[in-house]
Amino acid sequence: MHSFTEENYLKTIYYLAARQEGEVTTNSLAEMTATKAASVSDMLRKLAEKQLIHYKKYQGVRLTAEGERLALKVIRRHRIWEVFLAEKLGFGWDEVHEMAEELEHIRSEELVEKLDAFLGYPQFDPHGDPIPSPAGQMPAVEYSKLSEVGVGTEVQVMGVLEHSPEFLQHLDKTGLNLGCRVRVQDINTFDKSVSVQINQEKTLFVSNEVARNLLVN
Amino acid sequence: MHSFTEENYLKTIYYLAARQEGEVTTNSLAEMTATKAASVSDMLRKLAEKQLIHYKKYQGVRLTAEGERLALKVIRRHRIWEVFLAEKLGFGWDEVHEMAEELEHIRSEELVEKLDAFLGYPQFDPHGDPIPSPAGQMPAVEYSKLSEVGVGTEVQVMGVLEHSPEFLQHLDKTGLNLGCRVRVQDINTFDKSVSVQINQEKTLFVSNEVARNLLVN
DNA sequence: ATAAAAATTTAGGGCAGTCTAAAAATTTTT
DNA sequence: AAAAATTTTTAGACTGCCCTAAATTTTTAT
Ligand SMILES: [Mn+2]
Ligand SMILES: [Mn+2]
Ligand SMILES: [Mn+2]
Ligand SMILES: [Mn+2]
Repeated sequence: MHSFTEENYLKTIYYLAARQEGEVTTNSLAEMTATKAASVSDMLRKLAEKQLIHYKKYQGVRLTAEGERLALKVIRRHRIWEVFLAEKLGFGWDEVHEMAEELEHIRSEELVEKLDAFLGYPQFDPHGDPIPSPAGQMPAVEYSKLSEVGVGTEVQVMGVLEHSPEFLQHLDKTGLNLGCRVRVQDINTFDKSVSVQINQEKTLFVSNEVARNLLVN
Repeated sequence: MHSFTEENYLKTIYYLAARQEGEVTTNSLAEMTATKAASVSDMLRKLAEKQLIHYKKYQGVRLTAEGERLALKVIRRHRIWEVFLAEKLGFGWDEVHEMAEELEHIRSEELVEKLDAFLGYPQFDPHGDPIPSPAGQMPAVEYSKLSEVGVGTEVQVMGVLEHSPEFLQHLDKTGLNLGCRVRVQDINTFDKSVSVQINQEKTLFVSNEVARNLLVN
């Protein structure tokens, strides 16, 4: 139906659109897909012909309803496979993304639905990201960043904004796992780093860089 | 490392070599891969350059040690995924092959090994085919065809030679599942069809066409 | 309002894998 | 041993996706 490559572009457009206002630019797509702007332009023309994106030359790009439906299908598959890899095969949350990047393109509606059932219809992937419904709806979640939480508040770690293995391994090392309770004890006014207490036990210093990428509550 | 397409060619050469004596021909490969002889010739030149096959123009083709190692890796992945699909997700043995055809190309050594462990190190796939070892050894199995078994003998269905959904669904319908016990009651001299008793219960007439594709004992 | 800078698209080409048509080699038939 | 038939390879071309370099458009700075 649609190629591996087209699916990756649609997914990437969806992510970029979600993170900024307005149209998605050619350059941002080139950066995300690790290709050159010229290649992106080529593909955008093709996706526009197939009515998967709204595209006016030089004006950036936006998914059509059909394009978004397809993007969410790919994202659903990706996240369900990540759950499988983490829950059933015991991979770490820092390892699952790369494999899911391939598994998400396996073309069988029935496969992903049976896998979903096998996993007990999980709501979130190993990074706390919500799993779109089979019909193609992305569940709304409203989390704050840890960097925006006031002193004294106790919150729970619900997800991460940064997905790099390095960041996730850093969290593993410091014990900041998904689901752990964090009480903000102090915010350093100079560098905006925070001092937090984890699970009513040990105290930890968290850089603003890290705090900005932790979703809580 | 190696492309999707190269992996499929290597696997196909392995299967064709196993089923006949001597070198594998260009035309048989074209038929099996559903491409044209010209395309096969092209690919054979490439595989020979990469030292994955022994190839002399017009003389047919044979896997090198390295080529066979790769082919067996692909077959191992294919069969392990088939077990997963059948055992864990509940797909029928007539449904798993097509999905495994895609899953076999997912590039992660660790993934297939963890999946193998998760499945309890199965020895056979849902069609009774043996699963090559991680080191790349194909287990030897010696089964007979049901069409070659003498009258009076009781044997067990161990595998199938034909893998088409149609054949497998036919077996499902008649109750000739993997593992069931079959006693040969009579062999029709005219059309070589056999009359068998299944699991000491019902009697069934099996055409020679079917009997030739049933591996027993 | 122009000029400079940045972003984007077009032009032209490469590589993998496929095809058809034609040429060459091998095998079979006579 | 030729001729005919079959098999295989080569030639030339196409599509998908990518690239670099050049042209074009938009944005920013002067
Ligand atoms: Mn992908
Ligand atoms: Mn994820
Ligand atoms: Mn199979
Ligand atoms: Mn395959």
